[in-house]
Amino acid sequence: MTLKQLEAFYWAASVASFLLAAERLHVSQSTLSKRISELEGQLRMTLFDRSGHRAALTEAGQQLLPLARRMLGLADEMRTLGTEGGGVRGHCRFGVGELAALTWLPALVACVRTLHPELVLEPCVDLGAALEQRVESGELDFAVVAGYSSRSSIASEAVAKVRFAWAAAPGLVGQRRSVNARLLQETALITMPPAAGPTRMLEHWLAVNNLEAGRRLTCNNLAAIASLIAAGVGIGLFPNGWLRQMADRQAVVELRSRPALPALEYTFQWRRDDSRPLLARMREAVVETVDFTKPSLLW
Amino acid sequence: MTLKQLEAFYWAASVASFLLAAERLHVSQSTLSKRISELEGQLRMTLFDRSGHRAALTEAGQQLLPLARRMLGLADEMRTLGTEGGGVRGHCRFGVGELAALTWLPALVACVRTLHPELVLEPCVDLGAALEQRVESGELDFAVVAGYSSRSSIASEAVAKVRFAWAAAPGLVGQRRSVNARLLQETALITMPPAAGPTRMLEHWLAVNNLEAGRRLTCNNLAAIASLIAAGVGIGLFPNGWLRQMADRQAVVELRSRPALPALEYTFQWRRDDSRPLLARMREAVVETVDFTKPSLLW
DNA sequence: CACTCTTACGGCACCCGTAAGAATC
DNA sequence: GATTCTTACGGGTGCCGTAAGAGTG
Repeated sequence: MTLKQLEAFYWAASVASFLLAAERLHVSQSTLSKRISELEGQLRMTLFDRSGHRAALTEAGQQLLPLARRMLGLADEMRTLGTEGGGVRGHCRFGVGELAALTWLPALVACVRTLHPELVLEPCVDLGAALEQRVESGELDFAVVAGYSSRSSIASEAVAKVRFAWAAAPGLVGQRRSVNARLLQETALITMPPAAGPTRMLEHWLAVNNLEAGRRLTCNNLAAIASLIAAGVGIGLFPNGWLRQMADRQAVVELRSRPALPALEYTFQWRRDDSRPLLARMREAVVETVDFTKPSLLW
Repeated sequence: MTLKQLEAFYWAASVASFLLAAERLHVSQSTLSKRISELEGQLRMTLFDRSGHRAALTEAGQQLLPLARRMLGLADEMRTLGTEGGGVRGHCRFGVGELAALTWLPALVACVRTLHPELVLEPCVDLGAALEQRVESGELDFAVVAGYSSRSSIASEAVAKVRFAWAAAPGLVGQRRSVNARLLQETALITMPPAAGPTRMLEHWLAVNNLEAGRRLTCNNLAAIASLIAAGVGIGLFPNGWLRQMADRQAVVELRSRPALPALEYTFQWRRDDSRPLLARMREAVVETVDFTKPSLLW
């Protein structure tokens, strides 16, 4: 019986897929399969029922699971004994939205590189809904997405509150500086896909205020959206700070709306059953560096 | 980090000797040494201070020790999950006195062989005091010896109470059937070495009753003692039941003494910090089979 | 037919034990 | 010099990943 076998079993059991568990452990799927069958041989128990399409935990497996969890927890405790207050090691896969990717992600990476030099980060940029699902499946260790998760297996903790402002090219709106039903009818509304947090917030705001957009333009790339807005194709949203910087360049002007757009709460989300110290450290780093108001200077 | 490394560390730490730990784990001493230094490399901690003659636990090692203990305990729990109520596996080294070796040891071995077919037993016959020390050092998993241990690291649990009777060859004592000061002076007293439980009990009885033995004859082999007594060389002690069987053959007669010899309590002794299920199973088996009254028919 | 897990197999790494070395008492 | 631990080294086992196979829905 080895720790590797137990790790394989634990993740296979809690992710309910050998393939995903293998990816999370950075081993081939065949290796994971073998580790589990060897564990079964050692313990003389059948841990998974392979009769169906997917492997399902047997009763013996369910008994073993909490023991394996405690065991891996102890192993983590041991590993952190030496690096008391210091850096964690290993890999960390996490997800952020594009908004975060274009603002504080570089700062986060820089912060982690100094605090935990031996931690390999694998950021994944995707829409909030997709990230949440990948956290639940175990593909990602955590994600920072808009809103609290509705899934019971996922824990959420607020890390930032973001306010948005309307933006448009000066040529498109002339002297007008407010968003109303007429403007929404006249111009296109440029947004990220519906699964993105800001888009969901906006849709909700429109519905609550009985407003309807005329033409809609959805784009999955935030840089592209910014270009479209600057080019006068339509109006859209940006986090508050961005507009000041862009307005300085006279590319876009800020519009107001009544009522104002609500603030959007971003949360750090992770699997409730994943209590590795890694997550606490990463949460600290995120809290330290999160800042949606300053766009990265790269674009 | 592997379970083998932690096992090596745990036993090296609690036995305070790499060599003894290696023997207990059935590996070479070099292997054990390497496992520990690899663990130190993994955890980036120095667990043992090798500057002195013997390796001594560092502070970091002392922090790790309880974690390792819990870890190995969990591993044992897992192993027993499958064999619920059934047999344990592995090796078991234990010690018994010669009295036990010549009475119930075969029954114990037979009992364990049916209850736990995959357990390899390694009995060790020696004097009580020596056995106790080897239990403390970790060489033995447990021992059944006379009296309760005075060592704080050893737990004792009573498993049998043995009464002894005086024995002598008919030719030596004539019609006399009681032991008194005069008989003790006239004949030799044949005993096991002073470290043996029955001898300690006898010495205590002599002192309390202000008696003194004339000639003394100490022999470390119980079969030899029996032969000597039967040959009329002197008087000695046997557990109660033995005399009936030997008297039947008219080899020896039973003598009485006033006050009677006290009963000798035999205990199952094991390291207090060793909580493996193996020990509970073995204790059950010992309680099941312990019987000092019927000598094995082999001699 | 897409998907998931198992099996076969070649290669490489790791781990073990023997034996010799270093250091302490 | 005896004891205790470390280091060097050869040999074998075991583990990994690739790729093909079996079974399910």
